[in-house]
Amino acid sequence: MFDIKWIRNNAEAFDAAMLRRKGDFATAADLLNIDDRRRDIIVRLNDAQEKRNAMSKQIGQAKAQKDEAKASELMAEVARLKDIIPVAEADERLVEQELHVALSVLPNLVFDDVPQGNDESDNVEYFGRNGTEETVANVRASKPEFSFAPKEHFEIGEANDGMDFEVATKISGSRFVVLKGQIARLERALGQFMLDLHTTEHGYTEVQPPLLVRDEALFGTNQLPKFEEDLFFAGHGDGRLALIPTAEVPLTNLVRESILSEEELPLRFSALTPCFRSEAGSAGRDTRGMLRQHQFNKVEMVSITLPNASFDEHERMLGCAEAVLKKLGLHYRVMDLCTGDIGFGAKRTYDLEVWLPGQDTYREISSVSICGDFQARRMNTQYRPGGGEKLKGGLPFVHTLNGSGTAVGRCLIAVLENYQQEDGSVLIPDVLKSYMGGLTSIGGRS
RNA sequence: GGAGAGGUGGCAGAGUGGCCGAAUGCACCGCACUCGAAAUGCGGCAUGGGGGUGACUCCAUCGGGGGUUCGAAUCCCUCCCUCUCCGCCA
Repeated sequence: MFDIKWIRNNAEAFDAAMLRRKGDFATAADLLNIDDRRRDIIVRLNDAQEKRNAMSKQIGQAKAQKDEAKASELMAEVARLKDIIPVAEADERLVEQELHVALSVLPNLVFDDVPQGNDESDNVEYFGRNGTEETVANVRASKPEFSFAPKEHFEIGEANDGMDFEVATKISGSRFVVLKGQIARLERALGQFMLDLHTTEHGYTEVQPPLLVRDEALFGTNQLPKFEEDLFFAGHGDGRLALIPTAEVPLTNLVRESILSEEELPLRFSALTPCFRSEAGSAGRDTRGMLRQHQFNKVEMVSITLPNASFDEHERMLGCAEAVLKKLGLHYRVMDLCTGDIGFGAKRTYDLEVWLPGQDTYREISSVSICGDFQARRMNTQYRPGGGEKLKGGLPFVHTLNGSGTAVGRCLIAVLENYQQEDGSVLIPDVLKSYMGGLTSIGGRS
C-alpha cells in the first residue's frame, strides 16, 4: 500500500518503477488527480466545519447568559451550513474510498536490481550475496544418481499403499489426497522436523494461529482485494471467514493495528499449518500427484523488523529455509524471481526449487519474500523508536518478511523421489529417523 | 444458544450534552538538584488529514459505521470485539 504523499513527491520514480511490473496500473498523474479532488473537498468541508464549530460555541455562550434572542439568531445562521456539510462529508467519503481502492490494487515496487522479465523463464539463479555456483555447490547436496529409472512420487506412494487419490476424490473431489500409514507419518515427521529446526536453531517463536481469518487480515497481507478467487471461504453468520492460503496471513497479522517498541524487534514467528487454495487459475496444471492441492501443510516463517534490518533479514530467512533442504540432503537451487513472476506484495522474492528426479525437474518448495513497509501500511503496524527523539511526519512503519520453510507436502514428494530405492522402498533421511521411531526405511517389496 | 456488563491516549483509569482532545497515575523525554544515580521538583508528551515560506492554524478521531442536536466521549440505532453467569459441546 502506497503513501499518496510519497507518490506526490516521487511521481517519476513511481511511474518508472511501476512500468517494470507486469500489468497495467494507474499512473502517478491518475492518482494525484484523485488526491487533488480529495484535497479540494477537504478544504471546503473544513471551512464549513470551522464556521459551524465557532458558531456553536457562541450559541452555548449565549444560552449560558440567557440571551435567547441571540442564540436563536445564531442557530438560524448555522442552519444554512447544514445544507453544505453533509454533502461535503459524503463527497469526502466517496473520494477517500476512491483513492483507497486505487492504492490498494497497486503492487509493491521491486528493488532496482530485481531481474526484469516476463515469466518464470526469466528468473535468475541466485548464489547468495557474495556466492558463486562453486561456493554453493560445496554446501548443498548434489543431484542424486540412479542406476534405475526413478519413479514419480505418486507411483511410490500408491505402490506403498500410502497415497490414495481415488478415495480423496470420492470424499472431496479433485486436488485432494489421502495419506496413510508410513507415508502419512513421514509427512508428519517432516513438518515436526522443520518447525523444531526453526524454533530451536533459528530463533522463531512457535505459533498455532487461527486457520480461519477475517477479510481485514487478508487485506493486510495482500490477498484482498485482488486475489479473492484464490481463496476458500466458510460462511459464518451473515458473514464469512476465509481458510488461510498460508500461515503468512495470521502470523503477519499478529502485529496488525499495533505500535511496537523498537526494543522488541525483530519478532520472528513460525507455524506449521494446513493451507487452503482454490487454484482457480490453474485448471489442468499439475493434475497428477499431490504437487498442487487444495489443501497442504506448510511451515511458515514471518519476521517483523526495523526498516534498516529487513534487507539482511531477508538473506537470513533464505538461509533458514535452505537449512531444511541441506539437513534433508536434498538437491536444490535458489531463484531470484524476475519482475514478471514476483508476487504482488514483494520487493524481492527468492524461490527454493528442489530437484525431483522422478519428474526430472526442479520444483518450487519455498518462497522467501521481503515486503518492506507494504503490508505494515495495510495493517497499520508502526513502531516507536527508542530514545524518544521528536518524530516528524508520524511514527515509522515496521517491515515484514515471510518465507516458507518449507512446503511440507512438496517436501514429502522430494524425499520420496530422491530417497527411493530400486526395490520400491524409501530410505529415511538421518534427521527424520528420530521422528519416525527409528525407522531407516519404509515400504518396498516385503 | 440465553442473560448481563463493558470497549476512552503507550498502559491503567476518570469523565452522562457546550468550560473535554479529554482529569489523575504509571511509563517515556527534557531541565533542576547530585560527584553520579535514586528520590524529589518543574516542564513536555495521542493519531490522522488540510492550509501557510514560517511562527502558526484549522478539521477529524474516545471500538467501526449511521443517526438525533446549533453542539456528542456522553443520547439513539447498528455492526465488531472483550468479559461474567447459564446452557450446549471437542
